[in-house]
Amino acid sequence: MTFYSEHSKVWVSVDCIIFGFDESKLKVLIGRRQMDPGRGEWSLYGGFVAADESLDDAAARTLHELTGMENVFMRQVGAFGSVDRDPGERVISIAYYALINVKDYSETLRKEHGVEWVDASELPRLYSDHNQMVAKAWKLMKQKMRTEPIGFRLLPELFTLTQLQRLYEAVGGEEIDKRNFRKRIKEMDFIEKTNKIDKKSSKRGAALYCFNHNSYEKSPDFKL
Amino acid sequence: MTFYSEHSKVWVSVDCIIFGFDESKLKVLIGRRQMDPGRGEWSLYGGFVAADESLDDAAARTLHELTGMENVFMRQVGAFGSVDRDPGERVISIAYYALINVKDYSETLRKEHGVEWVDASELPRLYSDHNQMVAKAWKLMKQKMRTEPIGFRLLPELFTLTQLQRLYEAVGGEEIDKRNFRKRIKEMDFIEKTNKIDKKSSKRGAALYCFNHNSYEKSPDFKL
DNA sequence: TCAAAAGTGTTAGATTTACACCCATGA
DNA sequence: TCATGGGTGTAAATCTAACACTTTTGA
Repeated sequence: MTFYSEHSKVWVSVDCIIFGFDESKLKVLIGRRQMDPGRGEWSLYGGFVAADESLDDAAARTLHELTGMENVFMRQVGAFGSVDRDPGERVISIAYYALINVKDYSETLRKEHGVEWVDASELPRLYSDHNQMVAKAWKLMKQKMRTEPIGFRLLPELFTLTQLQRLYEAVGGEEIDKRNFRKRIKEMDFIEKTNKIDKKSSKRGAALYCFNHNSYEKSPDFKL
Repeated sequence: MTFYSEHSKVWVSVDCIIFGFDESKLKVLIGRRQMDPGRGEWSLYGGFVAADESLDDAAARTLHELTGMENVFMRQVGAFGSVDRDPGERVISIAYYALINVKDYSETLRKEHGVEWVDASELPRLYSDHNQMVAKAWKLMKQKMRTEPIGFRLLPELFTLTQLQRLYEAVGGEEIDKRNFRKRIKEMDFIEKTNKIDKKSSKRGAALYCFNHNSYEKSPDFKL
């Protein structure tokens, strides 16, 4: 009998804010709750933390459950613990955000789980405190995206500078000057121009770039 | 019988990183653990989250328990949840940092609880993951201090510009140019010069300033 | 031939940094 | 009288922001 037992235990869950990007819009993966309480309401995807797994592991497992994806970039958003945040029982939840490339997520799997990509800026009212979670996740992600090259996780391996710019505009919520943007990109040697051309988005065709991890590790100076 | 019961519950605690400032050093309040596991090790002050209180409330209550203080500025640092972070049982902990004025904390009370102010930059090895908690708390606090006028919570009501500068130097970890610092302060009308003079720190005496909350609310432009 | 997106430099203004001396006073 | 911390301005360098036209090509 230790001092622990004087205190009460609570359920702990993780909720995932899964961000994607679709040409010009930041997206979040949400679905209709399949269980009570709150059945039918829009909600983030989440799960309970098991006794033998860390919070980070629980978040990764939950994401994997939904998407089949591994080694996804995830960061903790914070703990949400109002007493009545879950209408059923006392559950505190640790929110995590994840960045994935929409195209890497099988449409079949997505439909099976009944989740949808919704514009981050036009989210419906979500279950419990999930809107707050998204807001905080977005804010943190935006901050981190200025100083670390994590945005590439939302893009295909090869991307055009316009795509990259649209991504930063979508996340930052404001337009960016094309020439100033490209000037800054050119200074970062780890964003490499390939000899491939994207012909889908324009008649003229746009050069495709890629992010070189090794090169970044050597001189990690990122600012956008 | 709901779906909750299939899952296991865990203990949830809060740990407080209580920051203070002592003329030129950022301080953290730590003490020797009074209970097993880890009895005798240096540790942050913490407590368990009760069934009927929010995480924020638990943090405020824990801080109050130790200091008798209320309405203290506190912010969540994040959730720490490695499986074996607590050697006794599975406990996840939510860290919070608090900013207090060292002089507002009764020395008597401090000694009663057996806690001490230790230089944040020279902390000993702490129990479990508490060093990580402090590191993250410091980082977050530093960030927030650049864009929000929270530093004043660590200073007396009236302070000299040198004290303020030392505070920013201690938190930021690097020296600041006196003239540039004062130039920026002068632009912020909510940092008001009083007609009082501090004679303790110099023969000549230094003007005492105060932070005017109302004035700040009217035009909140803070950057340091 | 024209619509649509790609690509490219320069300049003015704002911000940031570096820097050194006189002042007032108590010991 | 001198040691100590208080108080003050300017100039160079850097960074940021604004801005418009030419190119390519598929329809």
